[in-house]
Amino acid sequence: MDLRSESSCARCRFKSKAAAVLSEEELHMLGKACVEVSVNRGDAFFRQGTPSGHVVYLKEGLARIHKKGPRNRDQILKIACSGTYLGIQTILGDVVNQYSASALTRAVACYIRVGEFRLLIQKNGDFANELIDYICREELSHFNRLVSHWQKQLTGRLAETLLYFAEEIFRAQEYPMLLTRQELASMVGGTRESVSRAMKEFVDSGIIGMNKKEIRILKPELIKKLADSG
DNA sequence: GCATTAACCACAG
DNA sequence: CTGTGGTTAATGC
Repeated sequence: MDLRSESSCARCRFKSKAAAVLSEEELHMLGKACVEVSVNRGDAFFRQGTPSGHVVYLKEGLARIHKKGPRNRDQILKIACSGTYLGIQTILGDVVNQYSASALTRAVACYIRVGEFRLLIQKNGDFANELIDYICREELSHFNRLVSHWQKQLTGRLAETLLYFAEEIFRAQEYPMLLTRQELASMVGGTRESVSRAMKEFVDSGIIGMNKKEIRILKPELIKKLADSG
């Protein structure tokens, strides 16, 4: 992990939607509470079970949010895009991280001390509002994922996940698969073997194209139908 | 019963 | 790390 100079949040090119409503003075305070780091693919931003003292603002890059369950297996809960905060859930009650976050690509992130972050929420209603807005949207999307995980079978869940990457993460019909089969399986809720097989079926039926790690959605209508019907 | 789905296991690139 | 094949258990007509 690479430490960088003290950040100037006022002039940040990647300011979050929430930080955009902060005053000059508040941004200065944010800057004081903030350290910018640059990390490599695979590096952890924070780990489940370790104390949390910061909120992480993901400035550039992608992250995976994952959590170990009772059988000590890691499940990927979601992919976080740049411009979002990681670990806000932990700032109120718990002082121990309930899940892990790690970089899926090279990434730049700002570690913001929890104390100051909370102070900004208390002081600035617009800031708080933006955050709540974000948290609400996230929760709704988690509800959706949870329900589909319960009701769809593997093929549908995989189709949905491939679409999730295309639509939410990359906003493109073609994108690099950054996850290993194992990780993709842990996100879809299946085994590496089942995911491999289902993926092959998608390719064989011409729904997606795959060369190397590149995925291309060839028949959006069909894959949507699969994702919807399960 | 018979078919489908998906996990588990083993083995090979 | 991946893909494949065989086996097995559960679930649904």
